[in-house]
Amino acid sequence: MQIYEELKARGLIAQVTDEEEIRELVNNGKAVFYIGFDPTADSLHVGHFMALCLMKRLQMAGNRPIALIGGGTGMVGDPSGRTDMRQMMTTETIQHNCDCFKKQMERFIEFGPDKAIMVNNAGWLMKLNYIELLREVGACFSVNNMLRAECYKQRMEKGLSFLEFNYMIMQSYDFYHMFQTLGCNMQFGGDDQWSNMLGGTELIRRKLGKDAYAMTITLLMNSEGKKMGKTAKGAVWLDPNKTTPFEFYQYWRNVGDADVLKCIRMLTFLPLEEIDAMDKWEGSQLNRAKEILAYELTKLVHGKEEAEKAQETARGLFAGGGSAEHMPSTELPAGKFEDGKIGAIALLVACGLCPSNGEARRLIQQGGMMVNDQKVTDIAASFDQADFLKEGIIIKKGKKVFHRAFIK
RNA sequence: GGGGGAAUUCCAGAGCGGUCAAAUGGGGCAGACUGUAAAUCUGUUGUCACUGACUUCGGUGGUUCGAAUCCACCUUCCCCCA
Repeated sequence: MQIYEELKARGLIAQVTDEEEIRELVNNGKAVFYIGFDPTADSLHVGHFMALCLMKRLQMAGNRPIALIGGGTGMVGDPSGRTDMRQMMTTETIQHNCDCFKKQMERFIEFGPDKAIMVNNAGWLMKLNYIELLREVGACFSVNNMLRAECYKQRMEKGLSFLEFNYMIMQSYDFYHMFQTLGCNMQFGGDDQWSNMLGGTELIRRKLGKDAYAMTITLLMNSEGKKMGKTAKGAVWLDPNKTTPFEFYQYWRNVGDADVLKCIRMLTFLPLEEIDAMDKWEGSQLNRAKEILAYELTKLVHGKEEAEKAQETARGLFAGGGSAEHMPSTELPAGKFEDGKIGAIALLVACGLCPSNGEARRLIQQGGMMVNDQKVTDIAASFDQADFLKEGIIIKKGKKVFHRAFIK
């Protein structure tokens, strides 16, 4: 099976400008493609991860990837799929985020001569002259068409600033620029980027009379139509300091039944035959599939060792008997103890399991706190400092949140 | 440039002088049921020293015994006309 067919079978392809041409280029390793990443945070998240996987897949098939870091476009802010304007970021934040992105990407993709290229669009966008740009590029865009674009539609009700309106032009210019300087003939991106990407192919056609191609990756949605990779606390990050490998593992271990196979197909590198075999699984058997999904992804993102630790920890906690060594933990400073004891409420707050005393109190009253497998029923309960030595104690909040607290 | 409207707790959205820590829904958290799933049901959801006190309703002042509610100014946003 060739790469294009594989991508299709995995359900990764959402929209393409010219299927025949793209298939031809990609399958023969003739594509020089780019994917842009705007530095909106100091870590990549699951959405970016999909794009990186796609890069890797295509690179393995002999194509050349360009990872574009949006140091310039980040200054503008993409309005696609948003109902409000992004917070404007300072130049320093953008620079910091770019650096973080770069480090993380290097773990997935091989960069170097004849391998993948990494560029930052700040390099050319920041130098643009307004009037020149308007005459050269602005003349090629129809405002009428732009206003019809899907990515701005949502903003028509709430308001769209001129700053953001220009985002499409910046992104189009990127493609145009790299088409000429790097021979980049294809752009990939999330499906929400479709209209921005078409802007680029259109610009190339008008300015240079040449064809360039665009393809979007299916957005990872759960069966309820919500974007995956988000939790109540925010995105699922790839940075182990922001989302620990254990939490990362747990996120995937807990996806809904209806979504497991789709995730495995889209996100892992397991052979399709193997995945098709799993397709027949149902009911509690799917738990096995979820374990595979969680393990595979953790392995890709954090390495084999971390994946095994996370799996071992999860199995231990939920099935009983395993090691608790790798679960999230907190070292309690001696100051938290009074007369060698710490109260249950204070303990929950100190570990970050509850944001306030009130919430901690409620949790205990509702029977949601366990310490070393003993339910805590009294909000006035306290624990001896000595119990926290060595392994410490294991606190369980609700059914799924485990935390170890210890002192040195 | 002219006219009109709006800003409420995580979100949406009621409240329009005291009975408001503020209806209702969503989300979150917890409990029951389960397969670490979904659905369902129940409780809970400002802070603290929690049968009590304190701080909240865009901002700043003012009226009043008393303001989320009335007035003035400011800020932001939306709509209509140009």
